[in-house]
Amino acid sequence: MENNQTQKIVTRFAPSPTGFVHVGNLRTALYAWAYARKNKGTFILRIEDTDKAREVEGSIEHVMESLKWIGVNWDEGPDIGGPNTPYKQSERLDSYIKYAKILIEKGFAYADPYTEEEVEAFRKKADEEKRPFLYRDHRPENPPVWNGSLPLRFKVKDIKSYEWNDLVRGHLKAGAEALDDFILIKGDGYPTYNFAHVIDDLEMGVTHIMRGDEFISSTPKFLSLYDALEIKRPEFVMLPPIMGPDGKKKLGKRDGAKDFLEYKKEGYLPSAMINFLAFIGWNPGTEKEILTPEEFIELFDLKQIHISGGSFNEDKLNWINKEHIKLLPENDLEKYVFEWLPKELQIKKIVPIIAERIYKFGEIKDMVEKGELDFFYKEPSYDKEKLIYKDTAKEIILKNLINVVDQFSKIEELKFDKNEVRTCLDVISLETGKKGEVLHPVRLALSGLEKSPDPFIISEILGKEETISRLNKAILLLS
RNA sequence: GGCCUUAUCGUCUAACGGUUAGGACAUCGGCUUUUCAAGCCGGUAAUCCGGGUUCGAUUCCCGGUAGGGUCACCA
Repeated sequence: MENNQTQKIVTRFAPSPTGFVHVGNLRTALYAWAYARKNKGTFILRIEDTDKAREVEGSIEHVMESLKWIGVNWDEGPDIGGPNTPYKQSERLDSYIKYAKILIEKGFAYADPYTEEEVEAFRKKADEEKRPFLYRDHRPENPPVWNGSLPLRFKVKDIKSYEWNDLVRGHLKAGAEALDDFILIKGDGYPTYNFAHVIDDLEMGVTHIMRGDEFISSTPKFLSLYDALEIKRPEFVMLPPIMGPDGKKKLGKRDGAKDFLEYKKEGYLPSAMINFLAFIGWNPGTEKEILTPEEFIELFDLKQIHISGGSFNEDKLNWINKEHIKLLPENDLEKYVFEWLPKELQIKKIVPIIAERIYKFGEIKDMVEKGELDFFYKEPSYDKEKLIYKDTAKEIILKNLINVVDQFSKIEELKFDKNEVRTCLDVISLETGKKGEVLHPVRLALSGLEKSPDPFIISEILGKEETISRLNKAILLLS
């Protein structure tokens, strides 16, 4: 388990193209990537497309787009090649056949003569008897010579309990029940995951295998295969599961796990997604919760990976995203916000106002649709009763508004900013002694909304002329 | 059912065997304030149960309970 200082770290992310990737897949990719980056190693993207029936068109592009979105870049992969090309399992069949032949020669593999229905019957019987299904209980006595059209099975010669070390969980073991004559090559000529990934990892020089803990129980199968081929075991890094929001079930596509790119569509930041994903199953052991991707790589350490599952908490994601929005340089923030705004609302000065009120950029869409921002570019319409602050007499409100217009008129056009406006309104408030009676009607006259940003900044954004014009409209309404 | 694995506030988590069990999100309250948002301050809230080992267990061991995984010609 000790890291050999001279050995270059090689990790990989190996999705199967069966549709979109979700946060669980991405977290695995993220850790493998971060570990490689931190150790100046190599991160490989490999496509495990050996199940032709489940393959979904466009998946590979979708996976790559998901990774690219959050900046998880690979050093070798199907699109860019590398020293161990090809990076799609469907194009590596020769390798699997080569090793299959070695196994046959060594007596570690044999053809499976049963039909799928027959095997299914064995399984059903075992299930009814509440026994684990083991093919080796039905191992044929004189299997036919393998000709490529029958499934090829691994032959477990030494049925024993296996033990191994895991960099996260430490010492692990499994009973002999976990060992079976699993299929190496299917009837259709494609290898199974169990076989293919072992060969690929060997040929690609993968040093650390990171994957979800659902693979713990099949690890003895891999181990027996390593032994048969006399391959040195790679390091195992079992990642804890990500549970759904209820904290009970493992998060999976069937339980509503979202397409990872949905988060992009909803307006989350890549850096926030990395931060959030990183913290499901790992933390730096300090009280720091907001990390940039660079900080994450720097701090990432296998020793701090958790062993128990964590649940996906959207509230926390939202909070993290908000914190990352705060970290955004002005220009980037503006770019993001403008993406969600119609032309007429692409006003520089409203960017911070909006940013302060959202967790994710998608919320801007709602604000726009509800017309909550319209007053920034067009005169609001509102019920005149709303101008009245609490039970203040109409005459007082009117008098104050007239006073405000009077004072605003005296401010130089170029000096008409939020500070000047605030000072001016403060003076008037001080004279009347009732702040609300002055500020509320002004704010309402400008925004037309019960809830809005303060009147100072609105005045600045609207400018002197428009501000006074709106205040005059309000005066007219009340008269 | 077999095998494997996990267990600290509602959630994510911290705590060389010795802490008033810490932090964050959420929630509640207060301050600030014309409203909203933000900000600041504070509150509620946890070691699954039972045995051991120990002067002393959240921590180590055993058992129970509860959760998760796995038992494919899927990965």
